[in-house]
Amino acid sequence: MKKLTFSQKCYKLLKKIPKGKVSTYKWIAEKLNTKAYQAVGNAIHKNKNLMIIPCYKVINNNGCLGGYSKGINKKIKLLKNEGIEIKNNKIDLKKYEWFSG
DNA sequence: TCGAATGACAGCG
DNA sequence: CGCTGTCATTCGA
Repeated sequence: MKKLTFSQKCYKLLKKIPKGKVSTYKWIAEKLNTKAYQAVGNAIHKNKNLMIIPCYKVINNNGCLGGYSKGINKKIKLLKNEGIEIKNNKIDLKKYEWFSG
């Protein structure tokens, strides 16, 4: 097991998100066995892997989109492109949240 | 509604 | 080289 940093682990997990599904910061942080929810956002924010990591699939626990380096508008577009319907800048977690630990 | 907590990175001295 | 502030959040009182 290589010693990956928090960010690295974060990216790996994000890449595991299937198409048409989304994930929350909380979900990721818990999977990483940590409580640094912000660290997840931080790792993605600084994102050096924005091109290989679907950060647009990561949203708040409230179903809010949260944010996106390239712009929240872009995020919405990408999500809709996957078949995810967005209402009032929010996502139906009940329908799209990824449950596959 | 507000503050604390948690992890990595950038900037400053 | 070491410390502080920041970041797209979340939980508890």
